[in-house]
Amino acid sequence: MPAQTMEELVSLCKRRGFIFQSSEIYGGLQGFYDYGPLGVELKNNIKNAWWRANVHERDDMEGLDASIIMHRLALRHSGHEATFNDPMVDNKKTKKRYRLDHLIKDQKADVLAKVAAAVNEAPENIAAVSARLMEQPARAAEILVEAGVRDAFSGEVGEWTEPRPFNMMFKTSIGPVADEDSFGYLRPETAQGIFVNFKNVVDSTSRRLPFGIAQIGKAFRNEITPRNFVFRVREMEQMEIEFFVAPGTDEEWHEHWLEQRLKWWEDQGVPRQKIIVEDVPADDLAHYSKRTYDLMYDFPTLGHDEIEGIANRTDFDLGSHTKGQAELGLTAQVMENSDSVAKLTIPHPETNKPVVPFVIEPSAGVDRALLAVLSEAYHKETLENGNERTVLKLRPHLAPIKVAVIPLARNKPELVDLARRIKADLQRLGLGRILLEDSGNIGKAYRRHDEVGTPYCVTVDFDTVGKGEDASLTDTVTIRDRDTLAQERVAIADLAEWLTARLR
RNA sequence: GCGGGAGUAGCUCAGCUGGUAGAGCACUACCUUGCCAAGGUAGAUGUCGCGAGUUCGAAUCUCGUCUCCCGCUCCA
Repeated sequence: MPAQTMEELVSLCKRRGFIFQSSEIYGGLQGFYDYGPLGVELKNNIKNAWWRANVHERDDMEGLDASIIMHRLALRHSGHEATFNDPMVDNKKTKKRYRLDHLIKDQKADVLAKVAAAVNEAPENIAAVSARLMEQPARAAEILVEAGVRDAFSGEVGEWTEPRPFNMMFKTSIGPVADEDSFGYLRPETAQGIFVNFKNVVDSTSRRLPFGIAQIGKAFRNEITPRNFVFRVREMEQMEIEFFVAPGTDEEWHEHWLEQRLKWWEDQGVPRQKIIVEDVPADDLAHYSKRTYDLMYDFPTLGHDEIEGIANRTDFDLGSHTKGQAELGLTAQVMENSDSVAKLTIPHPETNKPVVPFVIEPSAGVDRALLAVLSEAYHKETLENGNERTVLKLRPHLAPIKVAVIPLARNKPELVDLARRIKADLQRLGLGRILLEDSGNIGKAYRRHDEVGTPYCVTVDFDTVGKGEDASLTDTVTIRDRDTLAQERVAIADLAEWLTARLR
């Protein structure tokens, strides 16, 4: 049975070196986590599995690794500067907090009219009313009270605070001298690094539609409430594909990617039955999306929550970043762009006319993937002798340690030396991390490795070095299987083949 | 940001109405012909989350702060 609570996962992660709180010795930093010795192996394995499936094994994909700090104009035209900046107001009486525009929109018509009139805007233009209020925050608080803006929670007129802007993007100054004008943003999604490189990739690879660009990398968001371990964090890692298709073929490609991605999750040990595919309702869609499927994994404690979003971003992004928008017949409503110097078009596969492609975006969180993989792999089992063991039944390609080589007695140099040589030989196969385990006794070593998901333990005993009772076992070792506990005697000469067949 | 709960050894926790910190497990070294957290001997371990205050004296009382958990709010 998979993990029942998030707590037991958090505890295992810390105890065995998967994930630590960031800057812990200084009191910790909310919403940031560090990956430990085993965490980094697991994380790398997940990223490699994704890269292999989506880049190397496809013929229609290119890879990319763009910079994290981006030009402020890139994130203005992407729409993030505006939408990542929601003003919020608090009601001092009820202690509730609302987005200013949501609060105004939910008022009765006469109240809304009063607020709008106070800032000389039309009541139906909520965004403009909100923007006017933000120009004079102190007065805004008075306007809200005077107009009788009610708190839906209490039904009464609230004691409203000044609306304050909440900046969701991390800003940083560029260059050694902090200057008002020389700042950039840490990207809030890796996607924008792909869009601004669209022309570079097309020009350097001669790609034609349909094709995709894949990228794995960090992204940063000033979440208001980082919570739930690595589920909602301010620094995260994404695995994103922007798949470019001819307008009109976008809907079938959207279905294609939904299917591909569910298959991938299954290969990582996250079964379909544990994932709900949510067709995101229109009013919850992001500013760029026409339709989005959210893959909701059934996390312990949290319940169903998003591990991947597969969005149809239409021609919004390339349309936003391109010059000469007017003559391109864009379907998405985009901000006028007089800053970009490039026309982001590609020949239409049938007409050969320049066209701004549509984009299907499968976007998964590495940290969330790791959490989902861990909770599926986590098992507590009662053994035949009544003892309990914790075991991570990770798929072998994801296991942080592939093989532990264990000398049966650690004070016998001939056993330890041979174990060390076997370790070094296996390491050269490139299967991943092989560990020489010479602490504690054999039983403890097995349990330790169960707990971190090591698929195989190789034990060197006295028979191996010809000092046992059975001479026919010389130059053979015991391989112990994590899941079945079964042991098999294998010649050292056959070890590489035996393990490669099962771990690759 | 609000309300509630919590923070003592690597882990789980004890520590009363203030008197200078403890258990189990884990860990380290050595021994063990030993295969599923086995046994023996020896050993190390804490700014009691952090900072102030009260006090002769604070893990214990007060305040502030950080972090974690739960519920709101928010989540492009």
